[in-house]
Amino acid sequence: MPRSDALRNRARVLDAAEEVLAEQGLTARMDAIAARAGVGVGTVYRHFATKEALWQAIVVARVDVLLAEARRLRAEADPATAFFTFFARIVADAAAKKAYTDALRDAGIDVKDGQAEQVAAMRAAITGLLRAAQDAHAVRAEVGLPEILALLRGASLAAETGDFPPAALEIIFSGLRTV
Amino acid sequence: MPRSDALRNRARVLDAAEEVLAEQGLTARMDAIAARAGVGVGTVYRHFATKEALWQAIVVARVDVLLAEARRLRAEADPATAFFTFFARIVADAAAKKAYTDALRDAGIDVKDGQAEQVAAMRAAITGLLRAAQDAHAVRAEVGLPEILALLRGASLAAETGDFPPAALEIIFSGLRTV
DNA sequence: TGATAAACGGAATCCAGGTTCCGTATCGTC
DNA sequence: GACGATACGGAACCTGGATTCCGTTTATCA
Repeated sequence: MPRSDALRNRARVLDAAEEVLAEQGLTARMDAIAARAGVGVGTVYRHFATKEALWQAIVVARVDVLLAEARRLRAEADPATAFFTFFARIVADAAAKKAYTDALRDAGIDVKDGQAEQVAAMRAAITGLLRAAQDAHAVRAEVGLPEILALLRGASLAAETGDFPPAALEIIFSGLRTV
Repeated sequence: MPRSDALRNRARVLDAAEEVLAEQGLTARMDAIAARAGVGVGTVYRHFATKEALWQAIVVARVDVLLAEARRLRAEADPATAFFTFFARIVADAAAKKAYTDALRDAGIDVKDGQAEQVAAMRAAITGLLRAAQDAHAVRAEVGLPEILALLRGASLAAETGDFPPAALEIIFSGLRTV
């Protein structure tokens, strides 16, 4: 088993990285992360082989949270609410945590190993929510997963790079709803 | 007046840069641009003081084209067609020419000097198209410029980073149209 | 408490890519 | 067709930032 301080520091680094990446996106510097964690850069690297690896670890964790949220909504809310809430949730997440949307960017292509199943899970979750919402006649039948992913990506990127007013989201929702 | 070869090279650089930036976005290397132009890096720098300057020159040119297009549509097409065509045109442009969307990103904030009036012109053009479309009852009255800019930004970014199916665009349009 | 392995800090190293410099080539003029 | 002024090419330089290295510190266990 790892030494106790190693465990503690790993956690600190992860937390700090989450904060810093949320604020600054992928351009955040490793020193900044180390500083925020109250640790030397060397320590960061002992726990995460590379910046990329660190960043991936965070995305993986975040997507897991989203997946759980998707399952919860699916179970507890009516299909329409579930679908639209999840959509809004992802966009809100992107607005708050910058280093995030790249995950969605990969949702179709160019996935790193280890992420593959997570991406598949995400696609499945969204498909499930969409289907249910369509069965409940809350979303147009002819809308497909590719469109949803594209809209999700667009809204998230927009939210990440600036303001994305609720009214704009509402316009998209309105376009998705049954006529 | 500048020497003839200088003039010729300036044009070549501009063309090459447009191509390379379109393909690779802002990460494109200066050597790549110089190579494509069949010129040394030094020459690129004699004409454009910095990478940023070069990139701005291109964006400015491109936005001018779009502005002309906006005016033309305004004059020649009915308001609804004009508005939606222009929207689609911007998104299509973003899909084809990567190094582009940053211009829209600035549409509200943090504008470099010299760009200010161009940004203002763009905002004015979009506002004009929007108003007209609303007067013609082709777009919901409660939609405002901020929403349009946000949606435009989102769709463009999405198109720039991957696929943005026409159906997705149609969903947005559908949400914008009068109920 | 002492020994030893595991972790740590952070200065030094490496590298990619933008920018500068200067010897050479070209243009325009007399 | 010769001269000065302009441009050119591209190697060398510089900088920011990721990554590595190693002497020092800390945890763990007899």
